[in-house]
Parts: sequence; C-alpha cells; structure tokens
Amino acid sequence: MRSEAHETVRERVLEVVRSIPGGRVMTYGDIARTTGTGARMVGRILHNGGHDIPWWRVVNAEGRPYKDAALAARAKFVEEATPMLDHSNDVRVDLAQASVRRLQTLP
DNA sequence: TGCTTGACTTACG
DNA sequence: CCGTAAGCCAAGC
Repeated sequence: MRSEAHETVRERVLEVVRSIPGGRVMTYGDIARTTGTGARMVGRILHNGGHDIPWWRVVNAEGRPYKDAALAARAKFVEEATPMLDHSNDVRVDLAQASVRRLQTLP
C-alpha cells in the first residue's frame, strides 16, 4: 500500500465533518485532534475535499465559519436552527451549545 | 531542494 | 479585546 495514511486522514476528516449533526458545529481543532492531524490540515482538506460536505458546520475556535462564506454559513445556521450569538453584522456560533464536543463531554 | 503561504490553535502580555 | 509568537502539516512556487 502506498500513502495509506494520507488517504486515511483525508477520509477521516471528511467522515467526521459529514458526521456532524445538523444544528451543531465542530471546530478545526476538535477535528484535528480526532483525526490526529493539524488544524490547518483540516482547513486544507475542506478546501480541497469537495462540495458534498457540510463545510459550514466546521468553524474556528471563535465559532466563526469561513469568512468568505460567512453569509452563506449564516443562512445554513438559520436553516438548521444552529445556536448562535445573534449579531447584526457578525456571524458567530454559540459553541457553548452548538459544539458537538461539548455535548459529548457533558453528562 | 527549500522557503513561503494557509478554510487554524493556543499561550502570553 | 488586541497584538505577537510558536506549533502544526501539506501544497505551491
């Protein structure tokens, strides 16, 4: 087998992203730790991963999505009733409620 | 072959 | 809350 780990990491990241339930989000760091790679790799894989993945459910540590698509992400958040800190000109998810890792950690 | 860049994170002041 | 620095791994030039 050649470059097995490389494929595995990419598939693993995409798998985790797809496994994020609607209405919840996951941070790059969480996915990075889950897949065993760096946080920047998650972003790169998402960028090159394809369009069949819920990229809007992946946000940074501040709870903000990819800024170039913040408006589109906000539309998705509203559509899926994702808990977010409602600001007029800002898109920010409430990680305290929306973070999958938080829900898994809590009893 | 090697430096720079990037959908990032965390820590420190 | 903001700026700077170090860590991280791969792709691009």
